[in-house]
This record gives sequence, C-alpha cells and structure tokens, in this order.
Amino acid sequence: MVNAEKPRPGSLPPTTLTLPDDEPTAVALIAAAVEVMSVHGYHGTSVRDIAAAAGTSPGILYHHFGSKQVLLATLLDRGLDALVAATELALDLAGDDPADRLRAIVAAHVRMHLEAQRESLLGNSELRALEPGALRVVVAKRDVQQRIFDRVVRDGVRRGVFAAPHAEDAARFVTAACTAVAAWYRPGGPLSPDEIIQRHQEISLDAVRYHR
Amino acid sequence: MVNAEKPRPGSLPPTTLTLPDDEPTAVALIAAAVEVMSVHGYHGTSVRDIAAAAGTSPGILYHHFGSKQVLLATLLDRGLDALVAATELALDLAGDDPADRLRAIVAAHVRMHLEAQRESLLGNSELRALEPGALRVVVAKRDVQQRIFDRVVRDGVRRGVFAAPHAEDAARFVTAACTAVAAWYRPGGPLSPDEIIQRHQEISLDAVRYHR
DNA sequence: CTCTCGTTTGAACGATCGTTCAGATCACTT
DNA sequence: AAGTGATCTGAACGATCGTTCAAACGAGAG
Repeated sequence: MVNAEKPRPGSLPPTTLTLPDDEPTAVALIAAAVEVMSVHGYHGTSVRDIAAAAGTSPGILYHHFGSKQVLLATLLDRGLDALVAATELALDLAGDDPADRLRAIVAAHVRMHLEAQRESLLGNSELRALEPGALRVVVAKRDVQQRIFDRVVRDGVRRGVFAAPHAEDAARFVTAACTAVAAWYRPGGPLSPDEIIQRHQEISLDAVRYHR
Repeated sequence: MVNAEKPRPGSLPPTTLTLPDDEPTAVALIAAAVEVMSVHGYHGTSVRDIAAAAGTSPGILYHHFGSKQVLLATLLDRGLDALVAATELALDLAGDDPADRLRAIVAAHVRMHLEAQRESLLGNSELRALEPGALRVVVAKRDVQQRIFDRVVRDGVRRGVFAAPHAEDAARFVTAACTAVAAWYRPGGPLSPDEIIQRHQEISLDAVRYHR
C-alpha cells in the first residue's frame, strides 16, 4: 500500500508518493495504467480495464493503492520526479557554457518525452483528474522543471550569450515545443530520437537568440 | 438535428458537421459542453452535467445531436474550421514579406487559442474520445493548419529571408509553442493578449532564423 | 504438518452512466 | 378554435462504474 502522506521529520508537506520496487504487482498495475489511460484517459479507463491489462483482478488495486485516484497521482508524481531528476543530472554534467547548458536540458527533456511518451501524454492531459491535494504536488514539480529552463535561459542572457529580450517567455516557448514531441512522435518516423533531440537543441538556441 | 454525414454532390467524403445558427438550444448545448468538458474532459462529463449547464433537460441533447459523441465531434469540427479560417484570412490580409506572413499566422493562431481557450484545451486533449470517422475529419483539418505554417516558413526559407536549416521542424516547433498558450494563459495575468501575441511573433521569427 | 499473515480473487453493492420514449408544451397555420 | 409538427421534459432502462469484502491462496516460520 502506497503512502499518500509520507511521514517526515519536522512538519514538512508531503513531497512524494513512495512505491517500493519489490512489489511486482504494484509496478505491473502502474505500467498497465499508463498503457490504457494514455489511450482512453483517466475517466475513459475503468479499474477493470487496468486490472485486465495487468493480468490481475480489479480488487487488488485497492490493496496496493487506496483508489484509482491514488494510482493516477502516484503515477504522475513518479513521472515528474524522473523528469526533474534527469534534467538536473544533465545540468550537473554540462559545463559552464550557457549554450551547452541549454542543449543539455533540452536533450534531457525531449529524450524523456520520447522514451516515456505515454506517461508524458498522461501528464499533459489528466492533471485535471487529480484531486486538489495531489494536483498541488504535481503542479509544484512541473513548476520546478519550468524554473530550471527559466534559470538557464536567464543566466545565458545575463552573461551576454543569449540575446532574448524576454527570457521567461523564450523559456516557456522552448519547453512547450519540447514537451509537444510526446504528442506527435511516432516510432519509426522519418527522424530518429537523436535527430529530433539535435534539431530541438538548435531551434531552442535560435529561440533564445544564441549567437554562434 | 445535426447531419453526421452531410450529403454532397458527387461522392466526396463529408467535410463538415453542419449546425444552423437558428437553433438556440443546440448552440447553448455546445457552449455548455465546452464549459464543462474543458474542465473534466469528455468521459468525466455526463450528459446530465451538460444539460444542467445549458439549463435544459438531458433528453434534449438527443434531439439536436444524435449522441454525446456527435456533440463532441461537432464542437471540435467547428472549432477547427474557425481556426483554419482565421489563419487563412490573416494570410490573405498579409503582404508579400515572409516575416509579415509569419507574424500574421502566429497572431491569428495565438489569438484564437487565447480567446477560445476552453475550446482549444478540449481540442488538444479529447481527440482520443472521437470515434474513428470523426477523428479522421478533425485530424485532417488540424493537418491543414499545420501545413499553412509549413508553407509560410518554407517560402521564407526559399526566398532567403529565413535561414532555418529544417523548415518543417521549425514550423512544428512554432505551432506547438503557440498552441500551448491555451494551456497556461490566465486572464488577468501579467501579460495582455496583445503582448503575448507580440512576443510569440518575435520568438517565432527567431526560431526560423529571420535576419532583421 | 500447522499456523500465520500478506496477497489475490471474484462476487456483490449502490451509484451513475448514455440513451430511449411516452407524453407535455410551444409556436403557428387553417 | 382546432389542429399540427417541432421542441422539450423527466422518468425509466440496462449497462457499467468505483469500491468493498468474505473467502481462498501461498510462502515462510515453528
């Protein structure tokens, strides 16, 4: 059973929905939920659909998660954790050059949206199905991701490497376009994931007025 | 009652779902459906919710439309017709200069997504709720809109005004970012619609490497 | 083997879903 | 006034929804 409220020292608000990896059925349920919910949406997918896709019975969902709602919240929360972690790791590995730093986070962001395409689609269309408490947590993490882009673009502008007159707007423009790859990418299309990443890096640098 | 299949001379496939404007109840149902479906999604909204928001009874939906499904299809189809029409009109009014032409279609696209925000959100998240036939029609019209952007960017590149190395990718990058305004815009925010449009015009020109 | 406890099943519950339809109501012609 | 066809209502239908729960299962401890 997943902790909806992870106990923490002090009185900090909950920041994650934990899920031990040694619960194979819970993992299978999450994978199945991603599969079917990304096609039909949260309300368009029944608990029986999820259980059938996972090869189990409907009732078991209420043993591992408290409800269908908590399953969705857990799913989205973990997905955003992974996205933010990958982006921060890419930033750590990048050097000082603002162009390299923007290339790094664009690559991480786009790659995640290509590799976890269904999860990304869910995250972009089913936030509205979250109850207020879970929504707050997920939106806060999405804002963290947006602020990473804001900071990288603003730093580049401050150091005179980017010439975008409105750093925040350019950053949002870029993240929106990079997020959208999850909506149009089809495996087997004319561009490989690496080519898609490379082109998004170039266009993103153009969007912030990088002088090469 | 809306024609799901509009009869046409010859054997052309249906291209629109007609709706006479002198049916106030049908119009009210569509407006109500946009209102509630954009918040809770297609499957998260019941026919009773729509009827209540329109101030009528549930059964009347089946008199004006054949089903909840046809109501959604009509709604999305008309919305995309309006988007494409506005974009083509803007292009007709623009002059020859590729930069002016890109500014024109960006303005039309962004303005529509700001003014018809809820309709746009529905169109971007509930295509999956459409049955195959209606989906084909709507996706075809969305492709028309995308091709307008492709053509304007490619023309600019061909005439040496834009220097984007990959016109199609830049065009998709731009449309994705401009479509996303419907997802983050909040009336009363720091930027007015006109300011948002202006900044998207500038960043879009940067993204296609316009040399000013 | 027996006991235990976490895991899993599938039937069952009340609520709500999309849809239907017989009848009421309305605007307008004859 | 009487009739007519379009519009509208609200109860009702069977299906399916999220959720619960008693019972069965399975692996490890004594």
